[in-house]
Amino acid sequence: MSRVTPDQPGPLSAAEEAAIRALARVMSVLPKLMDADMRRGAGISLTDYGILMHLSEAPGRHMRMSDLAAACDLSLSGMSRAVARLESDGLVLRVRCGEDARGWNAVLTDTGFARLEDAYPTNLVSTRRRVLDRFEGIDLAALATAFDRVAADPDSDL
Amino acid sequence: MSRVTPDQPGPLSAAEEAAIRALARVMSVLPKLMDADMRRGAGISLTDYGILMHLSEAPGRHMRMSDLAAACDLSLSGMSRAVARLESDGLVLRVRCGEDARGWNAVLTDTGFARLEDAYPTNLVSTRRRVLDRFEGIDLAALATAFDRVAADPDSDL
DNA sequence: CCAGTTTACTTGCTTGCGCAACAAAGCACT
DNA sequence: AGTGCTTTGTTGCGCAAGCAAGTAAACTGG
Repeated sequence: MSRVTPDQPGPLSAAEEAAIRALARVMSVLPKLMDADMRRGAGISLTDYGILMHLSEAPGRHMRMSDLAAACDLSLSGMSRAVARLESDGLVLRVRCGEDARGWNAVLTDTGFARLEDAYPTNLVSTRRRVLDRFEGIDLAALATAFDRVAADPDSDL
Repeated sequence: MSRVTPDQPGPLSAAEEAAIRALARVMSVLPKLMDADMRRGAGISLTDYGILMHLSEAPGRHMRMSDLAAACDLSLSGMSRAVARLESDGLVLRVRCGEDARGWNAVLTDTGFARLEDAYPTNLVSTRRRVLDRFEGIDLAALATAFDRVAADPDSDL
C-alpha cells in the first residue's frame, strides 16, 4: 500500500541548499548591520526606530501595547520595557485606554515624531545600500509576496 | 553647479517598500520560528545546531575558535561561551592548536556528531515548511546570489 | 451584585550576546 | 636573548528580550 508522498523526498537540492544558507546568513548579518547603521547615523536602535515608525503610521499616532508588540514582533514584556525606555526619553507617552481601563496606549509625542523624521534618511540610505541595491534584476513584487507567505505562519506546529 | 545624483532620488517605490517591510518581518520572525522548531523537535537551539553543522563540515571536524565565530556570525566572546556550553554537554572538545599554541580548536565529538544527525531531520522539515514551500515560483539561484550580495558586506561604513 | 474567569499589562528572574579589559603566546627587530 | 607589539582567546559587565508570576480591570453566570 503506497503511503502518502512527503512534500519532497530526500535532502535539499543544490539550489535550495544555496538559497537557504544565503538566507540564514542574511538573517543573522543584516539586522546587525542595519542596527549599527541606525545607531551610528541617527543614534537610535533599529528596534526603537521600528516602534516609532509603527506608531507614526497608526491613526492618532497611538497604539495599544499588545497591538504594538504584535506589529513589531516583540513579546509584550519586551515592548513594555521598550516603551518605558522611549517614555523616559520623551519620545512616547503612555495614557490609559479610554474604553478599556486595563489597556494602555503608547502615544508618539511631537519630540518622538521629530526624532523619527530625523532618523528616516539614515534608514533610507541603509535600506538602499544594504538591501535594494543588491537585489538588482529580481522581481521585488514576487519576492515580497513570498516573504509575506513566510512571515504569515500558518501551522505553527512543526 | 549640479551636484552628484544620489543612488535614487526620493523615498522608496511601492514595490521596494513592500519588499523591505516583508523582509524585515521575515528577519524578525523566521529565526524565532525555526529556533522554536529545533528546540521542540530536537532539543537544541538553532545557534548550537549551526555550530555543530559548521564543525561537521570542516576537515577533521575541527575549527579554530575565530574561524568558527566568523562562520557562524557570532562574536568571539559569544562563541567562546557557546563552545563552553557545548563542551559541558560533551558535544564538542577543546584542544590546543598544534601550530599556534595561542589558539584552540573546537572539535566535534562523536556524541556531537550523533546529536547533529539526530537533529538534522527536524531542521530539514522546518526549512521546507517554513521557507522553501513558500518560495514556489521564485528563481532560487538568482535569489541566492542576491542574498549572497547582501551578506557580503563591502563598504561597512554607511 | 457578587464570585470566578479571562484579558492586559508589568515585574522578577534568567539567558544569550556584545564590548572592553585582560592573560598568554607568538613575532620582529635589535 | 630581550623588549615591545600583535594576535588569540577568555572573563567581567551591561543590555535587551523572553517566560512565568503577579496585579488590576473587565466580563460571565448564578
